[in-house]
Amino acid sequence: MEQLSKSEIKRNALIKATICLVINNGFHAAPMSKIAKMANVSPGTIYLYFENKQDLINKVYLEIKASFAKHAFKNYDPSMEVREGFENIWKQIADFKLVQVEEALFLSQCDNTPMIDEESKKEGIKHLQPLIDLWKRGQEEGIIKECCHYVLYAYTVYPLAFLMNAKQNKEININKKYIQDAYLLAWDSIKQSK
Amino acid sequence: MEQLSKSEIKRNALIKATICLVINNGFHAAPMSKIAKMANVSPGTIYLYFENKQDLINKVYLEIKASFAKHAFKNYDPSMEVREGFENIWKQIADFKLVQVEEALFLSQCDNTPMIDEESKKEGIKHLQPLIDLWKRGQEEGIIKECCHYVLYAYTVYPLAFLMNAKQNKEININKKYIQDAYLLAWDSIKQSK
DNA sequence: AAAAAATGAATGAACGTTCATTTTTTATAT
DNA sequence: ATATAAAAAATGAACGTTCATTCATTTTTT
Repeated sequence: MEQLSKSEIKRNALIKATICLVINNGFHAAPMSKIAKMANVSPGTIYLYFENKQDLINKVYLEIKASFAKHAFKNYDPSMEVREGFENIWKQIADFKLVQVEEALFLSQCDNTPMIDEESKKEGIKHLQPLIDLWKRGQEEGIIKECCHYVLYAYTVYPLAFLMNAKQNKEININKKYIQDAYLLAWDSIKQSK
Repeated sequence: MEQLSKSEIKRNALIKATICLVINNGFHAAPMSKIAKMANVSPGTIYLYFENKQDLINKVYLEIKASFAKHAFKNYDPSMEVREGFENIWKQIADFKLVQVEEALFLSQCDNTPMIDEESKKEGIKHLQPLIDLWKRGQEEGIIKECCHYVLYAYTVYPLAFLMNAKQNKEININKKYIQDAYLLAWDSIKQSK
């Protein structure tokens, strides 16, 4: 077990509380006072760790993005074949969204609203570079369709956000077979057809 | 040109202002006072047309959803063949998102945050029934993959939201060929492979 | 002249943020 | 070990602002 200092514990509690309130109530209904209460901290304490509310939200976003990327590329190695590498990364992303439910919902809220600074958003995208590089390699090898990485992302990774939302609302139930089927759809959409 | 009564004009101006402020600043930074100012109306007047802020947001959402569905199915006829019908609907949806940019961004914000009542969200989904029926028919004919309509939506319609967001941020440029390519990806992902 | 629509100043609640004070931790001396 | 002092961390009441909403009054329509 990692040793966390007292201030690290508090900072983490603040981040956790922010995520929880934002995904359940929305940014507009996640006041600093409630965040403090949920983290068992005084409102003033937040300002020892973050400059202001915007800074808090930006930092939460960037730290989740980093943890997301770490998870996504955990087992990936650029020496892998394109198809294998893509399956590996895609399934790790799906796993992140299944296990780190709240963090994933927070990211999808950030990516679809103006609640994060443009600058932080740009920063967050950089983490996905290995996936973009993989796609480029796949295109050079004639394995992946010749479209920009925005399209490739839109049809492979982005759909997961919709499915996780539906899962959260108990509209669907996601198991291993479900993930496998979804993966095949993702691959079918971007693989170069003969 | 349709004849609009004075109160219809005012109501429309309020809706337009709400959309504009929410997509640019977010719900949390779209106060009633600003909405009123942008619509050239007094703050008190909003309450002649809407019960409160939540009701305003819900109604804007539902009315955009209705207009979205109308556009989506404008040229669709259930007697069409499955592939033809799908292409027709998908391209109309893409067109809506390209032309009614602000409305589409508003919807994507609503669908990824808790800013809309669950009840209104449920109501909004009903509009897509013809597309779900088409998919079911396609599955019976063995043309479309056997997965639930959430997956089919996630891999065909939902990706458009990501692309339109990227377009809005000037990260990509969308033209006719781009739409055609994106359509082919959508179709490739859900069509039953032999 | 009566009715309906619209106004905008007023209201009270809630918000983000600050800062004088208190509590806890760390460093030093006994 | 224990006591003491300095430093750091945390507190929460208070502040000024902004917000959604109301309603007595005015303007417009019938």
